[in-house]
Amino acid sequence: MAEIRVTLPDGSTRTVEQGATALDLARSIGPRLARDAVIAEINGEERDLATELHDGDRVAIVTADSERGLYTIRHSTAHVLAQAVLDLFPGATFGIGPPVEDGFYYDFELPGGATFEPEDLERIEARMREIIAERQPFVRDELPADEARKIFADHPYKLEIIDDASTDPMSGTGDRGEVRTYENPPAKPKEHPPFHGRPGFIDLCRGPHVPDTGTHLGHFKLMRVAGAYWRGDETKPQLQRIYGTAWHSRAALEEHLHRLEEAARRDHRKLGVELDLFHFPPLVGSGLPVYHPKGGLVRKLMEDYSRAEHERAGYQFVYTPHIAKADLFAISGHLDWYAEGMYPPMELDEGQAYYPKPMNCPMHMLIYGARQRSYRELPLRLFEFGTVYRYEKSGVVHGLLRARGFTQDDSHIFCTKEQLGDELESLLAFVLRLLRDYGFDEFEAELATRPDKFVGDPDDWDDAEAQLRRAVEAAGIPYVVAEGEGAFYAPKIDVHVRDAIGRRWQLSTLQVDFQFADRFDLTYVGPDNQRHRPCIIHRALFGSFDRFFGVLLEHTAGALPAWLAPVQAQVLPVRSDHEEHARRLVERLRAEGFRAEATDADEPLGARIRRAKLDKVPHVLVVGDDDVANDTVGDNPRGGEVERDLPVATFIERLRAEIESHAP
RNA sequence: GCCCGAGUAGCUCAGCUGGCAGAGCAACGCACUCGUAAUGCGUAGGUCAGGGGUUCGACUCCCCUCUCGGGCUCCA
Repeated sequence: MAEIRVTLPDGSTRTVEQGATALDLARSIGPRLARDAVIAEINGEERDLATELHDGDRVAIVTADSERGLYTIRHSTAHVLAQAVLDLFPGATFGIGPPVEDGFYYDFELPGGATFEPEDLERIEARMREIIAERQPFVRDELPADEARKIFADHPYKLEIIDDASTDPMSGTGDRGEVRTYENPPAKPKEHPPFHGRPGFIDLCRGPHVPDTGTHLGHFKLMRVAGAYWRGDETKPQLQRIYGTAWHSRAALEEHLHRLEEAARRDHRKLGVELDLFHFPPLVGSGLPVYHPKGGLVRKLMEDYSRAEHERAGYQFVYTPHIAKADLFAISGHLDWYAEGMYPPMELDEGQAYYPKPMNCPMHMLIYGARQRSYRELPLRLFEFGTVYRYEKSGVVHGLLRARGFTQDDSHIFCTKEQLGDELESLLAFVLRLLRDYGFDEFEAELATRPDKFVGDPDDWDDAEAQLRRAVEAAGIPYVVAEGEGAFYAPKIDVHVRDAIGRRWQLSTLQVDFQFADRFDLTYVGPDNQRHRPCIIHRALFGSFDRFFGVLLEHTAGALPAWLAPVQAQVLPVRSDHEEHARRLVERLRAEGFRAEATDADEPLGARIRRAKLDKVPHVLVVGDDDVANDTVGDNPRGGEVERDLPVATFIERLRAEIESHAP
């Protein structure tokens, strides 16, 4: 029998029999690889394992635990979900079902506009397990579009995809007039096949897929149902989306579920209540937080630190009102571009409309424009803790992370075109340094470019985008380009951080603006004695203080570092007769500038320690007979070992170092 | 705004098909005086989110509103 030669990823070559498939190749390399194989990458293209190899092919076997392997497993599981739903809900039809981070979803429409009940998920899951047990093969095919239209005649969303295959990335096909399908022939024909001329389940799909439903699938869980607009368009019908998670092994699935529990434990809304930091009174309104004394203290510490750092970095502090006339937002363009996000105006002074401000920029423009500026003043950096109000749609409000009223650490930097590059570079360095001070050290930037809806000159946009790109490259952090994601007036860099459990949060934003200077007719007089337009950089370092506080709580699971902890040391007397000593120790610690509290000995020591631990106090200090005699404490540090007989002076030294270093 | 779900004491949650509102923790009081994550006893605490309806009777069933959660859309 003839043989062919293929090249493996390490550059070596291997000989297999003519007609061998990718799976045959994996088998010939080793049984373990064959077992773990999900799909193959052949000449750079992902294909099913059943694909026949040709002489000279470059072949890489994609295994289950790889990113692409998991992607395929999730994608195949989505098909199984769709089959199960079509089996259990006669007359149901379906939209699209791609893999997503950690899992997959599929969109359905039930007959008569019915919706899934949460209990349906169990039935669907059970049916999916039956399908998996049947080991139905995934059979790839390419059909003329006309034939596909007949098969999918009862599935209008699929017909729409056939007519315009390119809009569903999962269903694409290279050849015009042809569509690719994957079919799962059932063990025995279904009683009420949902497709014309096919015994079982078939779907439009680009593939590739696992070889059959019994291979690599099964470690999944359906998570929730949700409404989702067809093609993500608010004006289109709303479908019923089922989300699931899927993994290559039981252990990986369990680990994922455990991570979700861990995330729930860190929920800042839960911690806000438990640690008595803030809440959202319904009487105030959705998305409008009030800060309790402890939460207020943390915020004040963050603000104080931020003020000090901005002062050092050459910012000037300004204050502006919370409401302004419609005319201001007409000039800034907000009423044209952002009206949806603004609270409605109040009518004052015989019909004059005043809006709560959704952003601080227009006010800062007025400060710049208050008098003639010289190039000698630039860069001029205006800074404000500016509280803004945005009318977020009711369904999007989410604790402190998406509020309707929040305070930005906002600033606007006015500079010359020549200064722009340097300013952006130092600004980004400043931003990263402050974020590091809060314990974030993994960053990713997103460069968002010109959107469809934009104002200004495209050349200016290109220029600004180039400058931003230079700055982010100089900062040496990884970045991706988000095409068309910029604000209407400016391209921007958003800085994302990874938190302690690997979640990604968007914090800082830097925007280069060539519009406001025109709109507000802002100028400076250059060395040439001519008037010029300044460049404007908008930037919010934390984005919003409220949001940053929420992210910090999730990052630290509420265990704020000592420099931010509302109480740094809780002093517990062993017996009542040590209470006086405990109070004196607290006075002494306070005199040293620390935040310390004492707890009376009216409960057993263990109970009081537990309480202090639940409050996530960095240092629980126990004082008893020995400590009174020797001027020592027993230190029970958060996340560390108890240390007895520690001289108070040593403790003070250590705590000071811990605070000054911003130790986590 | 839309889809699904939820709202019972400060917190976490019970309360079956309609028939007098419950627990643990927290709070308060008393006792206990203890060396590293829950001492005991007692007291108080509720317009069952709000409003309307059905019913002899509603925490329970129906409608509206508010708030929250998960998604969609949006997110300057």
